[in-house]
Parts: sequence; C-alpha cells; structure tokens
Amino acid sequence: MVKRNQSNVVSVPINIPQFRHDLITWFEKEQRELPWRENQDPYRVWVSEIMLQQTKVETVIPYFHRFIQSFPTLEALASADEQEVLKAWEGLGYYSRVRNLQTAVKEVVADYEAKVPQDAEQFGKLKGVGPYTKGAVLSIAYGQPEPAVDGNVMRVLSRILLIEEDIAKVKTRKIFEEAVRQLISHDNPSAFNQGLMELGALICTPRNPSCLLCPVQEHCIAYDKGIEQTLPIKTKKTKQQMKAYHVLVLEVNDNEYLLEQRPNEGLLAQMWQFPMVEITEVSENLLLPYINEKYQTTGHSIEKLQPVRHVFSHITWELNVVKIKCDQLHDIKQHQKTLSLEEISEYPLPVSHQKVYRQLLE
DNA sequence: AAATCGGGGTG
DNA sequence: CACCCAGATTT
Repeated sequence: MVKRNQSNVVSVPINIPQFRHDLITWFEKEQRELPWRENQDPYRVWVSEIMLQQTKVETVIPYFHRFIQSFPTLEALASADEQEVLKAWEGLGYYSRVRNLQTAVKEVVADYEAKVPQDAEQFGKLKGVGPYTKGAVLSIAYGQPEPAVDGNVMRVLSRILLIEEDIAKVKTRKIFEEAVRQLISHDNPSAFNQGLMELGALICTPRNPSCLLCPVQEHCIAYDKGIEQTLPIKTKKTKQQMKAYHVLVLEVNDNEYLLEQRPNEGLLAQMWQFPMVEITEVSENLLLPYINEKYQTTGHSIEKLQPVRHVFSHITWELNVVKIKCDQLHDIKQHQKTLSLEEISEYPLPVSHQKVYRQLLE
C-alpha cells in the first residue's frame, strides 16, 4: 500500500532494484517492433507520442508512416501547408493535436535552432506538450529520468502499489508521477517508462490481465491480495447528449457540390463539411424553400440519402442527409466553395462527412 | 474540478 | 451498450 502525507510523499513498499531489473529485462525481450522505435530521433518520437494520445498503437502505425513520409523533418512540418497537415491527420481525431504540433514545431525552428529542446521546462511549454508527452519524449529520445504517466502507467502502478485514488481526477496523476520518480531506473529511463506502458498494453490489461505471464507479478500487491481486477478505481463520466442535423448535399452544374470550412475553434475546427442545419431550425418539408431563400437559388428534386449516425466522445450526431440539385448558387460565403468530387478528396473531411461523401461516389 | 475534443476496438 | 485508448486545453 502506498502511503502519502500532505505533501504527496509516496513510500514505495517494493524491492525497487529488483523491480527495475525485471521490468526492463522483460521489455528488452518482448517489446513490439514499432516504426517509431527504429531510432531515437526526437522529432519522430514526438510525432508518435502526439499520435498515440488516446489512440491505439494499431491505429497509429499507418498514419505515422504516411506523416513521416510527407513531413520527414521538423523543418518540413514547420513549413508545410496547414491544410495538407490536417489532411494527413484526417480520420485520426482530436485534430487540435496536429494544429498544436505544427505550432510547436514552428516555435522550435524559430527559438531553438530547429532542435527539440532537452530542457524539461522549455520543452513542456510548447503547444500541445503536456506532462505525459514531456516525460515521454525526454526519457525516450534523450534518456532523462522523467515520469511519463499515461492511462497504462496508472493502471499498472495502481495494481502493483495498490493505489486506490480515483484516476479520473486530474490531480491523481501527480501521485503516480511521484511514485515513478522513486521507481525509475536512471540507467535506462527509456526502457523503464516504455516497459510500464508496454506491460499495460500487453499484460496488465484493463480486463482479464495476464498475471500468470507478468514479469513483475511477485512485486504486485493487488495480485497478492487477488484484487487486481478491481483496479484502477475510476469514476464514470456523464453520458453524452444528441444533436440532429440536416446535411445539405447541394449539387450545382452536375458534379459540383457546396462544401464549407468549419470555424477555427471548437469541434472539428477547420475541417471541411457539407453544410449542416439543425433539425430544430427547419423541418424536412420546409427544407427546399429554406435553401432557395438562403442560397438565392432554385432547388429541384430532393433525394433522401442514407442517414448517418456518428458518435463522438461527448456528443452523438444524427444526420439526415438530403441531396438537392439546384441552379447556380448565389450568396456563397468566404468559407464556402463549390467543388467536384475529385477536388473534395483533397480536403480534410471528418469521418462523419466521409460517410456522406462515399455515398456520392456510388 | 469539470467539460471539451474523435474515432475505433472490445466484451 | 459501456468502457478504454502512449492526454491537453479550456472553462
């Protein structure tokens, strides 16, 4: 059991040198071959850590290959076109990650001679670099003994050290960071941190952990007590709300469609989409006059396409998709364009609108 | 401290 | 369906 006083001092009741050795030896032998493990290039490590936030390894691998191919160096990413960068991230989600990454990379070029800073304070100030990413990059690329506490590490250490704090609370991470500072190998911080995460991914899984195969089973307090399945403790979050929209597929001139760019901030910022109207604003039978008024056009045939249901982490979209052939559109705004199907493929679309786009290709 | 921000996989 | 994933930022 981990004890701590008011100042977050943690006493770790296990054989630390033995634990380090067991963990690192296992990691060196059993680690997966992953594209970002080919070398220790700080830029590549950084890109991989951003991609891996809330995202599984298998999902990231193809994106990582393509991203590094398109933007092989920090300078290449810094000088790249923003829309092309967003396009490379299309389908990966949490798009602010890549916009922040490009912002940060530009800072590194401007302020640090295009070298990823080794100073924890400097690196941690960069856009999109939080406590986890800071520790991960500095330990993996530069061998610094900094904690890198993610969901895996909290799960693994909650079991090994029997930490029963609620990991849904932001401040709980600090308890785990303090534990890692005591545990971490100064000879090989990279293998130690990655070993904890790899253990969480391969052995110490959320459900049905493979304790019989665990290289640190003998250090695990929860296993000793037979309560590993009850950890970590995490309170559940509120369930999401639903929003219903009409998606307007406006076709003009045969094979020209109206697309619009979403605002610079908020959900799916700067991604492109077919125009959407909240269903509460206009019912389906009034859609044609609504469009004719709004775009100063004459809409003919409304064709109902396959509706789309799309689940985000905190909202669900119910999309009523309608295709409308209409005359020349007027009143096109700055953030809107009419594009052919081929041109649309070059724009970054969220997955929800890719589902609409795919229907047009059929 | 709680909400926001994506998308896919699992049991 | 709920839960989770190599989290960070904003409110």
